[in-house]
Amino acid sequence: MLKIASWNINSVRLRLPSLKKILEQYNLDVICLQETKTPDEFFPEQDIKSYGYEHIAFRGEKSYNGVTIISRIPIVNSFHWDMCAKGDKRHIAVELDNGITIHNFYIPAGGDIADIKENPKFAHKLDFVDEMTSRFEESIPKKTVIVGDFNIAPFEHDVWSHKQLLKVVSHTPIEVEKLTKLSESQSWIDSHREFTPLDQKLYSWWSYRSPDWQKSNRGRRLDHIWLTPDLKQELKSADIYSETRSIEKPSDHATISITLNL
DNA sequence: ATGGTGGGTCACCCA
Repeated sequence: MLKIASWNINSVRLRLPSLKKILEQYNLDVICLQETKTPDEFFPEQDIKSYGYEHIAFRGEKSYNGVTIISRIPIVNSFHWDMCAKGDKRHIAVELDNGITIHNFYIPAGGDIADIKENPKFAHKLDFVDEMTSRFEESIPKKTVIVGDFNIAPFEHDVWSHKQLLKVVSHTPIEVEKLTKLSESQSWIDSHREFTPLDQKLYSWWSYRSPDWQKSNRGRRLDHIWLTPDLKQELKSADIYSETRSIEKPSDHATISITLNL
């Protein structure tokens, strides 16, 4: 079995002890992190290796963004895409020695205003998703898993109130349209929705700004793990560890995972 | 309609 997780850690240095606990508690083979917020020269590579995860690919920068793939299974190749040619660190990918390729994305949040003319961050977000679509059309993925903080909650029950979030960046029709186009372009399998019907709520993120996130439960499903169809038969489970949102000094994102029968 | 909190860095950026 291969267990792959994704977590927007919001500073890998601040939450290194939590990372160690999560790797152990959920017996993860691979974890993909977003928002590591750490330049490569300060990345805690040796600490993570000492946890038993000796194979690590990372790309970071000061203050913002940053992605890594941490594995106890050998990585035979790693590479990255310079999305939107901005030089920011929002993508990294690895090929494991079992033949699986994993892409880790941190899609731009997109700012507050859902208008590409008024808000360059929103335009960047839409362009980023379009570029994901075109890049996977150029080199058709096989035995591939794409994960990350997509910053888009595509379905009605991926947010606490579909009506109230229709104009809120993360759930606007144009974003959902772009993500749907990406999804359909390679018939990507939405792992978590394979096990939870579309009429049931599913969240992976709760704002820091709520005094009691569990009580108000105004969540959104921003984090995703998708598979190429050739892996669908191997998908055995998909989980959202909402309890990771309750740890001391939590990220605003929960850790999510899948298990593949490999 | 508004502001609420948190991380990184050092007066604000970003989420």
